[in-house]
Amino acid sequence: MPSHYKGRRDTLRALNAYINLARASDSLLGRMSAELERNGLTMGQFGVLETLLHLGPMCQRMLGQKLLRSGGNITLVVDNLEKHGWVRRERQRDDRRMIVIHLTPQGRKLIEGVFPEHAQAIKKEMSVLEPREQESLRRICRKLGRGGERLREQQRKREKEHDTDSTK
Amino acid sequence: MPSHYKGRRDTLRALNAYINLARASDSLLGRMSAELERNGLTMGQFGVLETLLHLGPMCQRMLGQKLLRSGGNITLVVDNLEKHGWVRRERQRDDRRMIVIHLTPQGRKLIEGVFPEHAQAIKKEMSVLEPREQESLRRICRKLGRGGERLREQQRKREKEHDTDSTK
DNA sequence: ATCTAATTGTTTAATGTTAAACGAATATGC
DNA sequence: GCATATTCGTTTAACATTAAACAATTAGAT
Repeated sequence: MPSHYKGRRDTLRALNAYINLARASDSLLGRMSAELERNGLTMGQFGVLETLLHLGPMCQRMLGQKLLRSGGNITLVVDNLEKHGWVRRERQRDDRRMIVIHLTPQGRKLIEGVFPEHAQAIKKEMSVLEPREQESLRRICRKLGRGGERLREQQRKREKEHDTDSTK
Repeated sequence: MPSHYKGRRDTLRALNAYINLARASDSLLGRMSAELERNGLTMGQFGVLETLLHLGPMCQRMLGQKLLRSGGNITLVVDNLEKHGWVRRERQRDDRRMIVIHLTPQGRKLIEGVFPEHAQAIKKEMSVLEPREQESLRRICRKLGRGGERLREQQRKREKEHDTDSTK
């Protein structure tokens, strides 16, 4: 069946790319997570602290969007960071729904110390790849992520249209 | 400081590759997970069923190695699959420590139906990449994964040596 | 043979994650 | 202005995942 052949070839290529992507990121993130926990930080906590350090104070909603995490998750992570005294919540005056999260001096000191170590660990892991391969990986993954967003937006649009249709 | 410059450049390249890899796989796996749940399967359950389908009956230990999951996790996933009647446990006669997991006819039927759908969903996600890019992604991720295994083995060796030293 | 190691699977406690339901605050339509 | 809808953060219930402690079984050393 030569007509099935190309489809099968395409599917196999996609499957192989997918499975290797999934396994590589799974094992890599696992190791990076263990590295951070040696410094007393979870992956989620590190993500929030690093975002606040590099992008400045920010409300929880925005943190969730940046980190691709749910609102409930951000609430919990910020709770734990607050317990450690690494961040503080500050309600906004003009829109009291929003809470802006700020790094405390201790939090800033912590993340400023941990981030370079973490970056070096990542550099070491990536050193099995040639510079050119690292750049390819970045470009391809960026494209793949954007592709997903595009698909998601289309889906949202479809859902909204569907909603409108069904409610009229 | 020209002596710092190259190191910084290397670090930035590694960091960019890492962050894009992490985000791409995070969002991609999230969407694939949602797709499977529409068929009543979790990612872990799908992984076990798919492995059994393509590699045949297998003990739990081996499943954990193939899927990069802990023993406790495999126990739970197999429990749930067993409750649904999709797999059965069979104790081995010659070595009663091992339990071989078999697909039941219903389980086989299920995974034989779900797998092609899932493969098509993956193909669609990957279609934002050119065939050549998919092959690059596969090759680079494979290399990155192997690199991790190599690092891990070295670490294990170091730990064993350390153990020997500390116990003598 | 017997004592010790290692291996396999299970259980438990802790944590991270999400979706859904909810209250509070704000924006919008009329 | 008032009613309704939307947005933001929180809480809750459910589940996945892991590490660590454990029991059962087998392998190895002597």
